[in-house]
Amino acid sequence: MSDTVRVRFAPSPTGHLHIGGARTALFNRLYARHFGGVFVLRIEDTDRSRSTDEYIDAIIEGMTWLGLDWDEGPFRQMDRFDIYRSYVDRLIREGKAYYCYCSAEELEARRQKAMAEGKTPAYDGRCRNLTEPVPGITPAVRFRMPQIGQTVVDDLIRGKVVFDNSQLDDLIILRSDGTPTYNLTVVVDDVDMRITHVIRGDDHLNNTPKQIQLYNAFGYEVPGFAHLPMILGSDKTRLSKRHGATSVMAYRDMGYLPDALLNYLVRLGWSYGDQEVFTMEELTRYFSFDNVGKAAAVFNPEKLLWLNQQYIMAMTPEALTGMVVPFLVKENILAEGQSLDMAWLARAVKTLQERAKTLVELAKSLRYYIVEDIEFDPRAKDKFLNEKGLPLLEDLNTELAAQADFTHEGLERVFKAIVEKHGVKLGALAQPVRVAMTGGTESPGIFEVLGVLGKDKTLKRLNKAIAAIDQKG
RNA sequence: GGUCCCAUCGUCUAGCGGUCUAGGACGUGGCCCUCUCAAGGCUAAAACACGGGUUCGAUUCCCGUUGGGACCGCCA
Repeated sequence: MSDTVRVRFAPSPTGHLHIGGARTALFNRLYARHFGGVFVLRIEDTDRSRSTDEYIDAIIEGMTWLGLDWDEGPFRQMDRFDIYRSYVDRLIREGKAYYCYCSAEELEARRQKAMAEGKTPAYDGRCRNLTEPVPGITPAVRFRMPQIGQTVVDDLIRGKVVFDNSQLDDLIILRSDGTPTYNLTVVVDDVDMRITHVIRGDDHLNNTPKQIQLYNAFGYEVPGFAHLPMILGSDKTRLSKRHGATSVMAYRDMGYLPDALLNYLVRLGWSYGDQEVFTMEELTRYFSFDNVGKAAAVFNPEKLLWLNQQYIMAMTPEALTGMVVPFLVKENILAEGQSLDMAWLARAVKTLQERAKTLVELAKSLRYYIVEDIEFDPRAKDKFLNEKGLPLLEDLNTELAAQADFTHEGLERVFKAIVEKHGVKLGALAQPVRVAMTGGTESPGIFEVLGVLGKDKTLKRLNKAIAAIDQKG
């Protein structure tokens, strides 16, 4: 048969899509695309008390924002309880599973006791050989795990990992309330959805032998496994809120580009020689488990920021402009619904895009182009809007009032002439003008700024600056 | 505690027995460019955890030690 690669991302809706989940989804998708296979999205919501529809939406929103589109699904395990039930029945019928009448409280107490005594907290198998039901108790169902021999996980990233079956205890596959548990559903679904490769976090490696035994019990072929190294925080513990933003949506709101985030994430554990920046097309072409590392990686926000800037710089001003508008609204630079000449905005964006690391920064830096009245930064004003600069600014005002050519070349000619006349360096004029135009001391090249601002605004601000100096003196 | 995984600059990593005076990237320092800020260019400091083997030769293979991580739920 033609072995079409089929992989899945199977988050549980108990939180937002986070950085680690996004990377798992990415690797799955890359693997599928690399082989022209199928990427399935499956929601693992068998824990009814912790799963919510809001989080399902949030996960889908995150995947969509990142552009991690899937081919099948989203499937919800909640909709498939009948299927799991039939698999459990089959196991019971074949004697491969049995009813367990121990209460959750008893089990918990025994576990605590074992932990306290320094023993391995494992189910002791006391209900294993019960022949008669215990009246008045609705039982859970346990899988009868083989007690001797070994189970080998042949991992695509780690090679063969051997587990002694004596370490595996009889896990619950059906809760006493009739709902199935993870280890059962994951196997049933991967079989049912004909998953060929299970690509997931390292934290699942220890569950794998149990799942393999379930495959064996059902008589199904075991899929390929690839356990990805974890993503750690700066203190080398599992990435969590303590380390800052972990939700994918938080990065969107902070002004990161989805492709930049993806590019950063793929390099956590995967590499292709010395290359740092990849297009999605390159990633799907190059991706292989051969160059996925085994060691956990520390999440480094600094490098993500750099990558984001690389992506911002590489975009066309027009595309960037479209993305920055919502941030202009959020920063109150643009009123909701207020329209703007997009071609003009793109010109402004072009002057700033190599100066912004995030869309938020870009939006903020756009302020002086867009708003009518700018405010002078007090320190900038003191330093550059003073008696010394006044004659320069006045000359410039006069010259520009008669100047129709606001191109870089045209403006440069005017500036050069004034600077020569006064025998000063360009900076002596450029800085006061910069403060007059932007309110601050940092901006794109002064000719670019004036070009974007246009004659009217330029003269208006020049006059305001001159007035401010006069008033002071 | 048990089981399993992992180990190259601060961080992400290249390296798949000799090419290693260990390469790249982020970050950090310096210089250049320059109307400011960036961008860009050049440059500097910075790592093979330790101990045994195997081998003519180990960063690379094996074992141990140490250190880190994950899992041990009627969570996923």
